Amino acid sequence: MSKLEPKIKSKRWKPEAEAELLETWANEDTYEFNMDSGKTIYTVDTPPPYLSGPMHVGQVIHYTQIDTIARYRRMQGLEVNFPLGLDRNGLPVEVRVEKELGISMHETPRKEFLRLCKERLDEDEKIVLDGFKRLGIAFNTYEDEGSYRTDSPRYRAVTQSTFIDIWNKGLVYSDYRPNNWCYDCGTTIADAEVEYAERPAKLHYIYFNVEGLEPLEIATTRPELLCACGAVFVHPKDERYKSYQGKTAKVPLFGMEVPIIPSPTVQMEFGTGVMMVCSYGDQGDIIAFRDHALTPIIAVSTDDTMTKAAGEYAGMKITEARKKIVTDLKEKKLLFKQEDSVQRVPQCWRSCTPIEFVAMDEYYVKQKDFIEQLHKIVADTPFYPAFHRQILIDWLNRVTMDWPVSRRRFYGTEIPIWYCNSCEEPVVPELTGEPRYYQPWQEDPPFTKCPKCSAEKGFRGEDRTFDTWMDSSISGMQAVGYMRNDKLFQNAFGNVMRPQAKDIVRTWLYYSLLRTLQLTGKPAFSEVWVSGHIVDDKGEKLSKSKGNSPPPMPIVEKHGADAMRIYGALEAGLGSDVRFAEDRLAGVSKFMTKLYNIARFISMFPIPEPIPFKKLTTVDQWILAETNSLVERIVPECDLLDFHKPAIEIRGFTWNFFADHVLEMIKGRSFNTDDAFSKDEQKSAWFTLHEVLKIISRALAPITPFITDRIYRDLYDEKGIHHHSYPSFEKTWKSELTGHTELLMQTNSGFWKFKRETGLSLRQGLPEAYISESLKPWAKDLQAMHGVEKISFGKPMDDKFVEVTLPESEEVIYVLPPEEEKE
RNA sequence: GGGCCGGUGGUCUAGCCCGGUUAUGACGUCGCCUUCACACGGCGAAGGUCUCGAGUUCGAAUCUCGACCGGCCCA
Repeated sequence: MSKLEPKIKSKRWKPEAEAELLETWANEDTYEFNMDSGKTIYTVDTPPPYLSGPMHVGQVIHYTQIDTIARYRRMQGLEVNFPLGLDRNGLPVEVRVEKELGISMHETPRKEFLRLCKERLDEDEKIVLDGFKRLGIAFNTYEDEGSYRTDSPRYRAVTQSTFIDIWNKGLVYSDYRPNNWCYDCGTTIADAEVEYAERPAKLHYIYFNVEGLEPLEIATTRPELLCACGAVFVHPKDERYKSYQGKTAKVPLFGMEVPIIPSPTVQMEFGTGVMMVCSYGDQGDIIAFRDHALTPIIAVSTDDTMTKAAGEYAGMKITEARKKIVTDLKEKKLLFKQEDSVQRVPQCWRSCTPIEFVAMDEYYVKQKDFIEQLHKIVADTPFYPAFHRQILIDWLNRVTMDWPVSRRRFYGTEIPIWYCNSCEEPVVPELTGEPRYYQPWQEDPPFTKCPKCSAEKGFRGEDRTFDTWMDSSISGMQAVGYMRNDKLFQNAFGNVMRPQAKDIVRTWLYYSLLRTLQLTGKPAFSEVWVSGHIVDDKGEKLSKSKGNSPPPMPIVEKHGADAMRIYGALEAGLGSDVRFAEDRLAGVSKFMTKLYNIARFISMFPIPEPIPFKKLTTVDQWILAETNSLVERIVPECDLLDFHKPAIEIRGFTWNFFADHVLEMIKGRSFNTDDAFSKDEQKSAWFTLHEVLKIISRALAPITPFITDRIYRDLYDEKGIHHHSYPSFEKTWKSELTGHTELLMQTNSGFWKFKRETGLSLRQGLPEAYISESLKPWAKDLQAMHGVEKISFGKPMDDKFVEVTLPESEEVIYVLPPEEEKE
């Protein structure tokens, strides 16, 4: 036989090889979505990344994980609808444009400001798209057609139409009530957008005089709210203040008398155990005013200054007013102590500015009425992993107010309402035909008459926009053609998978379920996959501001997208955090080289015509049976959208079993240099090697799409691997030999150990050896593998044999050392 | 204050649900080996009181309770 040359030439799997494949892929339509294929449509509701500059390592890994799911489902024969989506609405771009260009939104013409934001987003978008492509994210297409952007007229038209729909259903109302107000963003925000941070704060101890009794000592961090004080609370069980209950206290500096009310909400241990209740220091104050029917006094206004209720402090910035009031209190000897403390401050999740509770007129979407139904939906929807369902349940349990959806910002979907100047009636457009995009701030109303007072002119457009969750919460609906493509919607809605990270469960996931329920009465998702965070080597969340987030693309270039992708699968279990460390990534990338060289080795041998399982040698049947059992183990895990264990299993099988034992063992038979084996036995080996390589490649294809595609194109199918189906369990691939696999591997170690300890090279032949009887079927291959001239079973009578104990086993083998050894 | 998750050799991880050999594998370290796929390799070695305490049990990394630590979320 002529010398066997590997078809695969390179000894290394290089990231540049991935770039080559990307060009090939760009000219193919492997991932195109065909709604008429007749296959079951499986929609992946891609988290549309918010465009805020380059991606970080966390996002990179996150999207490759989602892509792995999409690819897996596609290989299972589903018609995968995996659209590219980009979230472009909202505050951050506005804030960035303001900062970078040194302009203010409210002082820039609206049209101009929107143009600047859009330009900024278009730039960021290119970077993100390039990143996605490089990582091999298999969206159906990267073309505009088939992708969506939340700020496109088409998307916004649907957002507005869904709003008009729930408006018509009576689920929207306007109300004047205290709300979370962010000064930095200049807008109301929802509870879900509030996060809490620890900040140092001064605790001021102030006297409130009470007629006939000693003054009450009150500790507060917000003395500037004294002018809005509505009551003083003490705990009903607090003996110290029993005699004060029912009396009134005099608010220092401002002089009004406020009731002293017993309330169990007071923490007796905090400060002096007396609490002042002002409109509004926090959520608790709002509830206190409501429950005790106190009249709120608006102390702070929307521009961060004190209102006229603050008397001589009116017009001052809140922080200035606080200082001045503290000084004045000290002067009047009404403040007797100050101490440092740490406070949990509510702040805006986007700008990290502490929020204030300010009363404004805003639109609200009813959500409290839906909580019960949502509980049921959440209980019935499969969560992967199941334990992350709890995050959502906890959130449902604490929703107490409806959802404020109007925002005083520009770069968002406009609220489609016009107001009649004559009767103040808010009027929404009619819902007919194709969804239309409205810009009320610069457009005439699409109607001619006020439905209430019949006025025919004099309408003014609403100038506020929606909370961005109003539009991103229908991304899944958009993906299945809601309001745009009835046929697609009929076929695809109901089988939508939501992948996302755990930090936006209470926002994106919650609002998506709520909105879909309100619009269709049905659950939004057929399954929900919730991942952990990508954290740094210290376990802290990656963030640009902390400086613990290295730019990801150079890392991808260095180690390869496949290495990055399998790293994300190998490093952490389903739903847990991934600690990112580049040296570990480098370690993982070695597996790519290993796999490539396994393929390179196998590529030396011809691919024989298919051989029926029963016609293979018993050893080859055993190899396929072991491979089959790998498939049996991993498929159920993949179906739970968990690729962590499968990745570990496949790597372990490929490297520590297939390469180290199987390849070494049937190498001899595959080369068959001295014709020790029959042609059929040799062909059986060739067939088996290629068969296992194909199965391993397809099992890895969703995780490492590049290298596996290269292997398939070079060896098996020029159209690539991604048209093929995922390996499935073969009922007939069984072998009685699998019970001895462990012993076989230990026996191999025994030979290696013997040769090493006696200073023999691994190629060195041995005259004779005794091994376990149960390894008889492997005898011939073992002979070739270890170069043993004669293999016997059981125990030799001759004492020239050396007994070798097998590692991790009671078993032994007996080896006769070569003659030369004794000279 | 509450919830969720986690705590296994220097690092990461499997095993834990369903208690039972000498606790899995990888990275890193060390030693030997350039053997016709791979030195980004092969073969080995060292390295663990499975966070701590108590309980259940013949037997606990595994079950129960408590504590401590870390992370995230919420009040």
